[in-house]
Amino acid sequence: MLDYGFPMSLSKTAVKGKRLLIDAALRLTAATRSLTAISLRELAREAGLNPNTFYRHFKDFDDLGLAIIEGISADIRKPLRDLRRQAAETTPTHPDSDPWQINPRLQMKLARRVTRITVKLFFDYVASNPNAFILGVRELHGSSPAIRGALEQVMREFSEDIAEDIVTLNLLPRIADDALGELSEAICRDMFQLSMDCIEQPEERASLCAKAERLITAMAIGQAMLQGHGTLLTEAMAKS
Amino acid sequence: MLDYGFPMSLSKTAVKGKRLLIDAALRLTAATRSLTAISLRELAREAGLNPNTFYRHFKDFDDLGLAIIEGISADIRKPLRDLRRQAAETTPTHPDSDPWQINPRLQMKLARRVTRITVKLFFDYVASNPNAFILGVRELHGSSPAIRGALEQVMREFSEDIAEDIVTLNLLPRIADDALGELSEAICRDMFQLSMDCIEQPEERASLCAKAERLITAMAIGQAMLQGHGTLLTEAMAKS
DNA sequence: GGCAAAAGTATACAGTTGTATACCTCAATA
DNA sequence: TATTGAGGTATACAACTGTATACTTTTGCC
Repeated sequence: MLDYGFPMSLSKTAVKGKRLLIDAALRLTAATRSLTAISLRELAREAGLNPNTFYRHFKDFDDLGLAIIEGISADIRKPLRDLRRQAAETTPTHPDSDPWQINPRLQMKLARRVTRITVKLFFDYVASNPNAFILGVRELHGSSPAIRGALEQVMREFSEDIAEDIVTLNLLPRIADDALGELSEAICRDMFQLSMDCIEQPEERASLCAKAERLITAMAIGQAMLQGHGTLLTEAMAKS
Repeated sequence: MLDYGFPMSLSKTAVKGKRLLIDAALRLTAATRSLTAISLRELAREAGLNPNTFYRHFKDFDDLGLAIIEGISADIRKPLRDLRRQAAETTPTHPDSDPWQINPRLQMKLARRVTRITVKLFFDYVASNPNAFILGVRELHGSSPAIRGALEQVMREFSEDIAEDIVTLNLLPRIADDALGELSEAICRDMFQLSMDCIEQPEERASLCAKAERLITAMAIGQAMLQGHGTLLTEAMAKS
């Protein structure tokens, strides 16, 4: 679950209000409106607090939104980072030579496995924090420039993590930096969009994972094709 | 520009209020909030009307949102349909044989041209109706189920149009229906997302078109690769 | 244990909201 | 031409809003 970095165990009521307000905001945005459509009194009511208590913790609604996003951002990168490290350990590294040139079919298989695991981990995380993702996707093109900016940075960081994974784990033959950037950006964008489907139809999660996997694979292979890896990829994908 | 199907010329004041309200709503949502965050009085003020006049035209805010979406939907499909007809006329048709088997490099060139023209047309339309697209993308994952449903249908229709284009204009070698559906859905999703970038940075429209083009091409080629068209595509993309 | 700061509450007030009721205006049509 | 109904307005009211001021409780710390 989300951890906003507050020392919950130190005291019984310390900064509990902050958390109450954040949780109330997530509940209200998920069930009904956008952040800007929530009234301060309504939020306080949902949190079981006096309206004025809000000001003890936040300057305004933007401030609240930023606090929420900060929590998500820190929280989503960690498990994916761990996964990357784990994947890197079980993946044989060829420091000097390009493994795609040596054994394209094996490398394709490895890449697909990493994709599958990453996608599953991501959607698992989405499923355990649905409200945060609803708020995120909703406010990404929302009304507050401050919040939009913060979310754009989260997406940028996420996208950069993807790009780094592709390179360090050799998920693709070498492609230009521009192409890599556009690819990871597109993957990131589509994953966040698909997270909404994941929340709306939780029972379809398995098939959604498969779909996302195919989509990502197609985008990656397509970009590699555009970079002139046609024969290599054809060999990598040939049936035994 | 948008045409909501009202006979403007029949009388001086007939149903003008409806249009005033719709335009005011677009102005307010684009500049500031989501639909649900707008108050009825604020909307009436922006439209220069009495608050109660709203009820003469709409049951509630959902009703207003649906009216707006209906206008967009009808309006966006037509130019793309025209473009398709035009492209079909200038494209040589091979009724019996698969042109990809006959001349893959030519067919790839044709497909890229259609993509380029379609992308440009789409972003031109976005640029001339920015507010409608902002509202659309914002409410796609917004609070009102009715509006969300309507927008999902718009996206579905748009996606089906794309799929039909791919088939009738032979933009890709034959692929399975599932793959075709997922591909056109992803293209549709990404185009709408990129439309926000187009609005936020109008000066970057040219480079955004190029980026969208590359993205679509990569997704399409990737899907075709997954369907086993490796050697065909490698030949199609080989440098002369 | 005492104390200052932080967290939370109570009351108050002016401005805004949705909407009900009643009234006005005018264009179409019978 | 009389009527009728749609589009638009005026006024009113209770409910709710953000926030200012002043108060109480809880907490961490010396």
